[in-house]
Amino acid sequence: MDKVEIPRKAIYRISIYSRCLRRLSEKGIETVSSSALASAAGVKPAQLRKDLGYFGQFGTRGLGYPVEVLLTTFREVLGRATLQPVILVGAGNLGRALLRYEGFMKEGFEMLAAFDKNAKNIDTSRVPVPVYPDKEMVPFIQKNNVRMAVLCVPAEYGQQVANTLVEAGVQGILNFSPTILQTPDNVVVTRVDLAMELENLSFFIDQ
Amino acid sequence: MDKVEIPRKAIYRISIYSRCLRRLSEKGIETVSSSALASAAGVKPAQLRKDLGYFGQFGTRGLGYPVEVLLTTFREVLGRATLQPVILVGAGNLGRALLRYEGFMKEGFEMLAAFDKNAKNIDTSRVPVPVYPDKEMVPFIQKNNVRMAVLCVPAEYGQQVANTLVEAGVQGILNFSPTILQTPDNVVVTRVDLAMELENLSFFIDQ
DNA sequence: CACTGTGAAGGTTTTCACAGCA
DNA sequence: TGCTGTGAAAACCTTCACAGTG
Repeated sequence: MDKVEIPRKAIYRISIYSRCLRRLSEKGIETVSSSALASAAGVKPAQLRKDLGYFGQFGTRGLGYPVEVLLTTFREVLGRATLQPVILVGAGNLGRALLRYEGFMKEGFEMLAAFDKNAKNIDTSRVPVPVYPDKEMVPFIQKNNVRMAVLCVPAEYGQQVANTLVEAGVQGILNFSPTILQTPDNVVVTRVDLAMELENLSFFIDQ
Repeated sequence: MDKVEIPRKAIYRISIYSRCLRRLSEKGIETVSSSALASAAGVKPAQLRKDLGYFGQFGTRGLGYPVEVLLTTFREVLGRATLQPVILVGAGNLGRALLRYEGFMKEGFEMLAAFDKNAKNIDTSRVPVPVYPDKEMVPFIQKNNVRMAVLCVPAEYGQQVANTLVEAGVQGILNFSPTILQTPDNVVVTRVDLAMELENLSFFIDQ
């Protein structure tokens, strides 16, 4: 029972490696060395090898790693061997933009539907999924076994909606609302806060 | 010359503390203890105290911290005592959504303009800033002393546009393009990759 | 010979624990 | 007494350096 904990940050890097590998795969490249892949991903070769080490031994000494094998492994690691269903809550400006953003679909998640307090009055042009009133959210989650949600509601509703999501069975929340959510330990929340990212940049700039 | 390096992550937390303090300030609360503020921000009290310690001594033992003093200090720390000018490059779906998103403005950044390869054919309804063709970008940056840019161009143009930005004098890039940018050491890049965040969540979810 | 796999070293960040002060 | 400020300890993560191997 090897319970060597995998660093949280390593998981992020696995996503990056996946991207790079996909590009290599498209070009028909079959083998890649740790130094080549690392430099494409913007990390040190040793780091890449360590990261791979958490999941097994994939390389051939003197040669490198087989691109396809790594890709398959990573897909499994990232829980994306099968399409993950996702919903979005809060179809305001930001929410709708995310729905329209092809990036989600492309990367193998299935955005099933969006929910909004005010579903009827929403401009759904070029939004590729249905937008339902929030009342229908809980039954929908349960029926479709949804485990992940993207939260784009205004700050004042963030916690309340998060509670509802968690009760309905959601285990992962990508939180675009500028609130700190209090959730049980078994629920994972990732915050994406645009203003905060700017503030942070601003700190590291001279003058 | 106290060269105690401030952890990068501490700066993120300072942004969070600022948010919480602003709310306290609006409620007319004048003093807050480390444990109260920490729990609002979702961190441990000791962590908060350490973070504050990087910037000085603000508290009164037995009492807590003065809300307004902390707020002013943080504003200075985050380089937001004055309004920071920002531009956005790439006014596609995501770019336009970010432009429309009031969050940026509210938080004290000044989004001056957007630039796009194809500025003429862009739907600028409800976009509150002008969208110019990319040719005008470099002179604009220099004239307005722009130091920060939000990058929303497709992956294949990311590096090229970043190079142009850096040459023109930009020192901080908030990168929404799914590319790893290679930039000089004095330039700070923060990546926000929506698909990656979802993948990451997906890993931490059971089953 | 070129590259992987990995223990050990080094660095950074978080947490503890308690002295010190209003 | 209640809370801050902070060294020291612990946890965590990265990098080094080299043995091992196709």
